[in-house]
Amino acid sequence: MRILVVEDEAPLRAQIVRELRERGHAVDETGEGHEALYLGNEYPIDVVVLDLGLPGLSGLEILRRWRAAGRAFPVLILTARSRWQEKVDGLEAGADDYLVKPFHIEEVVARLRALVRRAAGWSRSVLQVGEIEVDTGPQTVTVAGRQVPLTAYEYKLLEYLVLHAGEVVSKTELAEHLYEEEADRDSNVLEVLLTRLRRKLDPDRTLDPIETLRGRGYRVRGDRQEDG
Amino acid sequence: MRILVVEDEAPLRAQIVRELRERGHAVDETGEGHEALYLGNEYPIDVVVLDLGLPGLSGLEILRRWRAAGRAFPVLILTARSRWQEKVDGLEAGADDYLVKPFHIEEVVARLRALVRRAAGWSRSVLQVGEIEVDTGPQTVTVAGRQVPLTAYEYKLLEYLVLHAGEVVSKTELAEHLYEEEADRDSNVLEVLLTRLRRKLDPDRTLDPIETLRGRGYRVRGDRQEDG
DNA sequence: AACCTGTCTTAACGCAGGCTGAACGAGCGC
DNA sequence: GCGCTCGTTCAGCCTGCGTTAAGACAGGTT
Repeated sequence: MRILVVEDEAPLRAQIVRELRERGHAVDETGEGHEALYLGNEYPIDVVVLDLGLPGLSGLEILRRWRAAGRAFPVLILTARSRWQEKVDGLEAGADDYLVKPFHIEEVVARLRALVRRAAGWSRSVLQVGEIEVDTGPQTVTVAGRQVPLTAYEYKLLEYLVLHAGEVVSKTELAEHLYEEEADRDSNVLEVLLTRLRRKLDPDRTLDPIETLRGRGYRVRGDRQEDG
Repeated sequence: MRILVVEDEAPLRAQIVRELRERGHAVDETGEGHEALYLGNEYPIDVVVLDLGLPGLSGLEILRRWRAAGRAFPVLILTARSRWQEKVDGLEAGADDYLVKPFHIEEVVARLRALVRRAAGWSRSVLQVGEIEVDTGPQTVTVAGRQVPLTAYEYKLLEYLVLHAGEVVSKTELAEHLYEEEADRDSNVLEVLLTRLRRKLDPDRTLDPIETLRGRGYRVRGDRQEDG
């Protein structure tokens, strides 16, 4: 996930960036308005953290110009408590969520996660497809009501697949999102993990929830269920 | 879809080519200017990825010569962030889109798809002709609402035909766009694939959506439907 | 009709890609 | 140190699918 952090207070920005990197995200950062505008326009950003109190080009103006240029990534606005009126203007200008300073870093991370999830088409934090239910908070999985204990990697794999339910997910795409480094080409780790995952999800192997598209990748069958 | 990748940095080129092949495209590649010029002039290319920072013949010069020679395929320009002024020159020289390094591979793939689609006269990413609906994103096909699972080559074949709906597509044209190597004259692969495709699209074989024009090629009947 | 040529169809083949059981080994708690 | 868990590797089997091959069929020409 590629995140753009726009915040002029250097220490705060550094802290946010550090936390996000620690959680394995790719981060672009700037404290200057025009550069922010440029980065948001030209880079494949997934989500933005935007402080409104910027020198030079204001945060609101940047946001408006992004939206005018058709950039649709979700934006999380940061604003000082004393100027909370700004948040209203922000939402009107096309922001998706806001946070009032001071805040806990965890809060930023959680909101960003929710924003990206919503942008991917999910509204709740519980991903549900067919009989499978993935709760992204406590990272638990149930199938037809029955809790299924998964290992760390099995969970990561399933979460990614379910998040992109209905789409074809290639093996390299999976590898790139599960592992930081360059994917090892001649390894069948994913296949092994997948076999174990499939077995745990559906021990009888009657109806395989994860279908294989030979040469192209995998796809979880069934439509997303948003209400529950 | 046959794609020409012109990029002198070997690792980057290899990565792009690998990703494109994985998604089922036929790819020609080179890191040298004159060879690029030749390939673009002589091969049935659908779309080009062109890095401007080439040694020898510059990317801009290649592009100008292609356009001067009447080659109309869409071109996606790659340029370093520090030299973004180039992109303007590129667009003036006849490029159709540009991407600033660094970028996500997914971004390249998405832009190429959009370029080819637009060049063929489609505005939406869902190609619809009669009862057939081809979704170029997830690469799924539905006929009269019913999902039809296709193999990789069956899909490629159908996508190309539907992309050029209403036009006559010759057998050699098909072969050249689906396969990288020289088309094997005495082989009936296409015919076999076509038979299987026709059966899957219309099991009863009542009204054949793909008509045969003896000695000239094939044509999917029915008008394009642009609105959903 | 007879013939030719281009297309369709069915059956079979071979192999790369995917699946899986078993074993290995690093990391961690006890 | 010992045992347990879990991620990874290895080897072998299986299968889907692209391809080949061969014969049937259809249009066009004489």
